[in-house]
Amino acid sequence: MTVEERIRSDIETRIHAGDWRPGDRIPFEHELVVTYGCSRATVSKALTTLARSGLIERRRKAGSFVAHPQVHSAVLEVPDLAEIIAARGEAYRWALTRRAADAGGDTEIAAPALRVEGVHFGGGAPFALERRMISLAAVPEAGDTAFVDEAPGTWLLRHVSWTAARHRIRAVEASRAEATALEVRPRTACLELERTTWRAGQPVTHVRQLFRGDRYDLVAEFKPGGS
Amino acid sequence: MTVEERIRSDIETRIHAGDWRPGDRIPFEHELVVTYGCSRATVSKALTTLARSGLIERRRKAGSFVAHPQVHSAVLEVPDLAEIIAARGEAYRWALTRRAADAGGDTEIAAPALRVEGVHFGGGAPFALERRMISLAAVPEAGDTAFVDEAPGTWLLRHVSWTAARHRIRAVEASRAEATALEVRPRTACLELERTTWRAGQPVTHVRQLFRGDRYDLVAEFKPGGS
DNA sequence: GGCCGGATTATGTCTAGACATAATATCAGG
DNA sequence: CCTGATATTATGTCTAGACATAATCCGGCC
Repeated sequence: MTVEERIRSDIETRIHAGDWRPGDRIPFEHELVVTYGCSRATVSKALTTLARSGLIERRRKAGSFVAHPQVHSAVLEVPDLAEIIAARGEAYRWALTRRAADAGGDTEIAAPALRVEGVHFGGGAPFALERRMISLAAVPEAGDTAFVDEAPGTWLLRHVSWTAARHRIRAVEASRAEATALEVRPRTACLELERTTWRAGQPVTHVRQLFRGDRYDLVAEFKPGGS
Repeated sequence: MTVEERIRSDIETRIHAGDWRPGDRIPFEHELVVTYGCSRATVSKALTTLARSGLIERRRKAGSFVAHPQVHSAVLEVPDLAEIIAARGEAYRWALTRRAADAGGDTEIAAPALRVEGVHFGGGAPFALERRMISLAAVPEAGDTAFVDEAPGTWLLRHVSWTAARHRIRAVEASRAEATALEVRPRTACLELERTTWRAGQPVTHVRQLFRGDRYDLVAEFKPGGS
């Protein structure tokens, strides 16, 4: 364990134990330098990391303070569907239902665009529907890809880099057609995940995935310390 | 703009422009030292920040490389409900429906626990149901609080600091009782958010919030470059 | 009393080096 | 050809200083 890690972990422990409460001032950098017998750069790096993770707040001249608890923020992991299903030990399959040129529909993807629709199966049963628009201006190679054997998400991961993404998560009721495709009753509660992905400010792809509510849930974790 | 920021921003720009593609090696630290005429510590700090934000990957002996995109990781913000509604310009109100000692139910909260149930209103209409368990061992002050005028989430934010949390998000159908409370038809699709919060390894509170699917969605953003 | 300017002080950023560590490349020997 | 020891190299961590910056305190002046 490095000196920096030791300083960080000691401070975290004290805060988590309630030893130092929100608003309290923690020791000055020069005091920690003496305590740990290290240089100020090391102490400063530890405090910078803690500050970035939101555990403390630093104020010039005043010192560093235990931060007041904040709004919940967590890292949301949305793994590739094939991975989710593999993790459950079920067989994964992608079935393409439509592939056509499209103007981009009501998404942010501008024409020329490719529309790809299909179903993700897990353990032989439908798991999620997918409707995706891919900007052919941003990803010309997509025009030469069939997307029959591989889901477009998986393919895109390998072929395109992104620089920003926005996710939107909602609960919706399956329409009649969607319910049929998912093999559930119409108006069953489903989780809808929409994601738009950009590269260099240009929208690359927009995807809407509709999950069976009974077969999928998202888990997000927050662990402090940044690390 | 500091030297570190300049280095970071230059590298980000090159990656976003597609100048350097995933898997490409970016210049060695000692080369950047020459380019920018600064010390290696400064270059290293810039690269460390970029690596933490996931934009690059560093390998000893080999150098630093543009990371392959991980599209499916995003920061999820779960703000206080009063804030969400205030942000929409609607009036917020909390209505307590139940407050009782409880054994913790099927949650991870151990007895003695306090069970608090209520409804969040936005713009005069029900917005979300909440059922919360609070560990009285972890938060004894909660036993003296009525939670009539203030939602327990808001109160807890002010009184307790949390150190870890796990969120679970699902689409569910409202039961008859839930539908009545939310003023929707039974079996309407709702977004269920469950959150368990820990402090120093001890569960502090567990909350289940049920949102009207038509009035709420979660948005998660991912922007590279961290910061 | 109230306002302004300087002294003080803690953090912010940086330098020029050092040694440690891990992964690769190279080469000798089986 | 394959294996293992050795040298090389880039990053990881750290030191002991330096100057900059911002916030505060304090004294003196109006």
